[in-house]
Amino acid sequence: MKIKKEVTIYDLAKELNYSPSTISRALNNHKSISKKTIKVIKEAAKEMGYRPNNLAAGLRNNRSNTIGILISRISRPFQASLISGIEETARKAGYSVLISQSNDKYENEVSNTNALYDSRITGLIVSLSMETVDMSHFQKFIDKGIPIVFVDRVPDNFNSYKVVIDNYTAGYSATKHLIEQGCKRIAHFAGAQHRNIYEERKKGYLDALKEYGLPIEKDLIIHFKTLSFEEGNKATKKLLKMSNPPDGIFSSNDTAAVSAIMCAKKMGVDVPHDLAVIGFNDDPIASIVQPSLSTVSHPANKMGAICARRILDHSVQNYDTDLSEITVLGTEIIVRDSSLKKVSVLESKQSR
Amino acid sequence: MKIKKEVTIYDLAKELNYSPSTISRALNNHKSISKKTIKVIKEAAKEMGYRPNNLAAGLRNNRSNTIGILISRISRPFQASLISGIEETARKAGYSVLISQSNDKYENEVSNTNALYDSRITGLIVSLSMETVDMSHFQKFIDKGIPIVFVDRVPDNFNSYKVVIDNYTAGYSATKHLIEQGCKRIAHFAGAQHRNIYEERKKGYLDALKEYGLPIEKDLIIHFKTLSFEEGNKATKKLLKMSNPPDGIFSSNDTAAVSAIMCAKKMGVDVPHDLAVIGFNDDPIASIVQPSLSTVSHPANKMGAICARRILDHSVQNYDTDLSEITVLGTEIIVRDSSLKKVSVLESKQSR
DNA sequence: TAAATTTATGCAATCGATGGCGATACCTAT
DNA sequence: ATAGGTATCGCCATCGATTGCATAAATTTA
Repeated sequence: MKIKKEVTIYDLAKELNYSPSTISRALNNHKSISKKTIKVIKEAAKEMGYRPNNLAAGLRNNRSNTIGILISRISRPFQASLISGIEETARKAGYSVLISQSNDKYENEVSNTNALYDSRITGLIVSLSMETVDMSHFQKFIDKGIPIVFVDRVPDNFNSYKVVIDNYTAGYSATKHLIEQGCKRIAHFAGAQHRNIYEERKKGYLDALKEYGLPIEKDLIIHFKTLSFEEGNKATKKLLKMSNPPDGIFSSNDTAAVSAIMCAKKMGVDVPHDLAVIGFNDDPIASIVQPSLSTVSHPANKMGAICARRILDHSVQNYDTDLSEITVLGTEIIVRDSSLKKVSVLESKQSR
Repeated sequence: MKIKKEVTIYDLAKELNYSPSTISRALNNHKSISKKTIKVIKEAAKEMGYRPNNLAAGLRNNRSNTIGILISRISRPFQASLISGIEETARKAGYSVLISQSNDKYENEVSNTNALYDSRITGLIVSLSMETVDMSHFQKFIDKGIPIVFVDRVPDNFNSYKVVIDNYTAGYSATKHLIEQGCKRIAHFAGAQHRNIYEERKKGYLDALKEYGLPIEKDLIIHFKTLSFEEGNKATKKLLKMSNPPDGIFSSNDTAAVSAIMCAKKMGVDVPHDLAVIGFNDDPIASIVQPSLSTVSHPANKMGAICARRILDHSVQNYDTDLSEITVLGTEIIVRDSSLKKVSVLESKQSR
């Protein structure tokens, strides 16, 4: 097969009798090139099918107009939305997006970090793997002034940009909601406690219990490894078989919450009356399961957009590695059927 | 903030008193460099924190070891799994992955195509946008010998690599399954007919009806624009209000199928006894909805892996643009509750 | 021991785009 | 008409890695 030669600015230069510099400047709308010349050059470029070589420009400028993403799993709804938000924002600004997934393994995170570094990305957006504790693989970015934005699963021992939701308040509100619905013994599906998000959700849960004078029972706090459907099933079964089972569950994600609902139904436990359930994330499954799952909604797409903005707006001049710039987003409790023990205020008023 | 200087092969060369050529060759395990030298150089490289500059290498070699992905929406479960499969395979081979989404708009597809081209990707994996008809924006890749793999939503007027499932057989089998369950009037939720996947699913549906001597009723074939939840709701409502409503629905995706189930339940129509439903894709919601949704499962992750392999194994020498190399994957009918009118063979035997 | 190989390494050009600095032509004001 | 501006544009070095060709050293063969 015959391969067409690439059209470069040199070809354009020869064709139009200009120097390559002028071609380059014209294509970049440099002010020292006359409008007429710019027009001529751009038209010829289009005509001849010229396409810039980002590798060459990137090498010369030492930047690639590329944002790197490092997440655990693309196929999780939250992370997919996050990527989507990043991609849209980046694309609009003329940036490309490199993705990589760690599958929640530290080892993959390290090697992907290196691969992204080698591609000379403009900035890096990271949601930490479940395993990550040591953060030294990120140091090289800092040393080079390449901004890192940690999102959702962020470290607390590393200064950088961070974009998170208020997990504490979300956990507190979710628990409070269950309490207000009349729950007295609320269980919690907790995630790995070295990851901020799970730790804070749990803290919110604990504080809500305290606030309302409910006892904290160790047996009702289940520590999950992955918050999977299977784990949720097992935990729910165990909880419901207790002599004194809980009347509410606050789960750190929707997958486990949905499994709890389905497990309870199978065991003949009525949701929400015998067991109210609230999840976290507002995944698509939340509104499909019956009874529909109350949950905490994450502005995932928006978080992605903010992360990308952070990179795009980053200026090396003001980069201060001694502090973290944290963006905290609010969440929203989505009340559906799985937690509605009482008729709503509105309905109760009407029924008088 | 102070920015650390990059370590290059020139720095290594100076430090070790070798020429940059030797450094380069040593790092790439070139055979003409002695093992001893390679070891020394590699150790020094690690020591000094050397990291290759992919931009420079890419410019020189005119290839970037990067695979470009162009899909419609990352946040659709099927596409997310597809990306995941691509990423895993590419990463293992030392390739990076650039993503972009068209949001099903032709215009975005064209501009993203250009952006990916400018990044000098090694190959391109595409699932066409809903709108795409004209294919000329892909020509420049062909001209340069850059392989394109179309996946799932593929063109039929453009020669290239293609990776698809057997949509016709899947549509046929899904319909046949409903017929075997005793359905006599089966409706079909069809997608945009200029996209192969929807066209073929419909063909399979039609042929199954013919095969079993069932009449084809135009009123029972609904052409959707996006196969969204809302569209599904509207269509189902309309169908069930007919004087002679259908007793089965074969939907071209799960979202619309789930909406049909939920709508039917709301209208007091029993699923599956009054209305059997089967979807397509096996999204997570399929196993959550009640009754659980029978569907056609797609090997999304595997498809992604195959696409990536196609790019990695591509050899310019044998690239024949006059023919298409098509990989067709099988699908599987997942029978759940939404289509099970009859007790299964196994159960009926046991009940004797 | 001289010649022929083999092994190990260096020289220098190259990939395409960019931008500092300098050069030229054209204008305006005095 | 001359000095000082300004608008346009070209020369050339540069970014970091790669590789064909040449060369030098070590080893084998005749």
